[in-house]
Amino acid sequence: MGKQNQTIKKATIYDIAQKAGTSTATVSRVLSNSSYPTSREIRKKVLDTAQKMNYTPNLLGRMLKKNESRDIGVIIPNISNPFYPQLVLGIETEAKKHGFNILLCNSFRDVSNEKKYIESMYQKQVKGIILSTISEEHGFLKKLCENGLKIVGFDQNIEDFQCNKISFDFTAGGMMAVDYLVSMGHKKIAFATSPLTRRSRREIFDGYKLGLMKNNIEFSADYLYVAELEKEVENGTFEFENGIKIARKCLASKKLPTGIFAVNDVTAMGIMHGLLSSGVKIPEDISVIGFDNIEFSAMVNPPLTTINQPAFETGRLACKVLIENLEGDESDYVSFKLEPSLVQRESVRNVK
Amino acid sequence: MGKQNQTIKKATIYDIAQKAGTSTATVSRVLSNSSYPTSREIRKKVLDTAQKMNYTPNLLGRMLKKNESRDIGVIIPNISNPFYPQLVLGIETEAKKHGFNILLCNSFRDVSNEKKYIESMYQKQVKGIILSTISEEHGFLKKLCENGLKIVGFDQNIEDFQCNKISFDFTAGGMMAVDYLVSMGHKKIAFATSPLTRRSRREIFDGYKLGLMKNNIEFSADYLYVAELEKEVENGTFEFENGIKIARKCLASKKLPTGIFAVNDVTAMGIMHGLLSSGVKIPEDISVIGFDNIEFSAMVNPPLTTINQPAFETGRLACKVLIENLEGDESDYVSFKLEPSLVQRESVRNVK
DNA sequence: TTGTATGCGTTATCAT
DNA sequence: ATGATAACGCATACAA
Repeated sequence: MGKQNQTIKKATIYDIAQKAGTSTATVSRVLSNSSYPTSREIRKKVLDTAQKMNYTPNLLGRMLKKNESRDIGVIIPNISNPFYPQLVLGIETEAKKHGFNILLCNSFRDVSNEKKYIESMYQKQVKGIILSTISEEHGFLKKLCENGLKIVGFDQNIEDFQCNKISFDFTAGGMMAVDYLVSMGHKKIAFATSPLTRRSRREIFDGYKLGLMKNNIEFSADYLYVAELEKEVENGTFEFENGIKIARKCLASKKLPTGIFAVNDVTAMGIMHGLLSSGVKIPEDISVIGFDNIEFSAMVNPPLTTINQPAFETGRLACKVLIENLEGDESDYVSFKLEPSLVQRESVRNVK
Repeated sequence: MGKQNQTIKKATIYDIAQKAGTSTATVSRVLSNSSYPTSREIRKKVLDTAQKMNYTPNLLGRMLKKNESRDIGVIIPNISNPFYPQLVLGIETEAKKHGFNILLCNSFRDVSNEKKYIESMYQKQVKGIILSTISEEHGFLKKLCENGLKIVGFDQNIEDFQCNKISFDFTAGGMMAVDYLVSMGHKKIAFATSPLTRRSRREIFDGYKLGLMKNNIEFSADYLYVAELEKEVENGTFEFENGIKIARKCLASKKLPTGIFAVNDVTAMGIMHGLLSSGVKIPEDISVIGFDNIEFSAMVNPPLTTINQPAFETGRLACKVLIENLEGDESDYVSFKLEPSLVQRESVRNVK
């Protein structure tokens, strides 16, 4: 049942013009739904032969000629981190509404991947890119923007130059978690995190300290659990394992906290797992609060109380901003900061 | 801090030829790393001015001219179902190895979305598409294949016409789950599922019945739990809610099973949640086994025993097959069937 | 080794 | 209302 891998010649407007006994100009006009007037009969004739010849337009030709693109690039760190699919969904929803398609790439937090993808998108003539950049140095990106590329950044900030940004108030989220724990009567509140190598983690940590301060609780290094590890790997298992290690470290320490605030939900799940398998009850013995509000945090046992970071909304907004920037005649750079919110479930106990 | 939204003219090989005092042919030769010989000096001159002018090639021109594409299309039902990101990762890994990029789209199991995306990819001149099709009618797709498009299907089968396929033995997986439960001493084994509207679910159900038969256990409708619902929604919460409903239904019934086999992991999580919150202990009182082995099934409490469906490997293989089909001079259609495997964790108890 | 000229598939300008 | 033709940016056959 083989099939020759021959290159098959697709029908072009030229071929159709021939068969239909007209010109490429006319064919183009009817097939591209031009507003240009065409007679009923010839229109029908063209449409019919196009159908008969299985014609599909070659977008490359069109794009080359018109110098327009309905694609927008999206670069995320890793699709397998459940936060990002939600974000992508938000982007896609908004994009589709305006007739745009998205080109999605995973940088895996690798600078050279990121650069390669940006370059490739630019060469494919995308006019705009939504990205979570990992680079520190943005000379390259800046140059593209000077050449007309529109971008909107999220997650990490781009500080080298002016551009659109959607950010999230991680610090406020950190404070919010502490505030809530305190409102539930907790005073011995630990912070559990992977190494503070990312801005977002550092900002959450800042929020933690600020929250403590605000509530007149002294920060103690005894309650700072940072997972130590060989090499950070870009998947969920990694954070989960960190959580398990942290739970062990916690249980081995002299000073047990009553509440643990984890830098993200997956770490929180690891902590819960570690604690539970040592016979510690959650939230009866120790309370746990997470960060992010990924879909699965509602599905664990007990359901995880956490701080919501609006992934879908971030994506939707980022895309909205980009498209406005793309289609607007002129525009200023725009910067939004999204706010956290508390999602109460069952992993935090009222100890008052 | 506004910036005019002017259309900026990018440098082309023509511009460079002018500045460098040479021809577009020469410029093209050096800039596209052609094997064609060029003198040292002029080469350097061209490279320098290209650099100076911020030149980036327009891939549209190149693709149009060469009629080649390094893109492959990928259509999945929904990126927010954790199975698919893993699959995409597998595709991407293999694609990158061969210098291909992927164009990813979510069909949301909507026939018209699917068709639109296929069409759009085809018009962008992709030579190959990897897809999980939802359509029943593939005349459209078949026509494209006759016009040279290469495809490889996964998930659901395409039966209308010959093409490459990567399938998974859902039935064997279903049997495997039952076999395992039986080997752990279970005889009252329930099957929990969303409505059997998908081939994969039906095949797993077949496996369940076959497994029962093989072990001389009579099938009983009392142990068939199918969630009834208004409208199926494409997200995890939906399956989770189903699981909760099923748990309720189970507890309300006269004949309690000792083990429940769920059609997927998220449903299993819902079941566990429903059971646990009614005070039923897992696996002490009732055992639960899932299907899929998504990453999160290791993170719930108790960790879920499940049947592994190799998402990453499916993607990797699908991409490998496609690229071989694309680059091979001629080739037969290829069809692989991947096998399930058991992942033992802690949600099944030995009742012997 | 270099340059000229043509064509990829499309749209748009300008006559008619 | 229709058609001939140029142009988009690039690669290449061919001539030099």
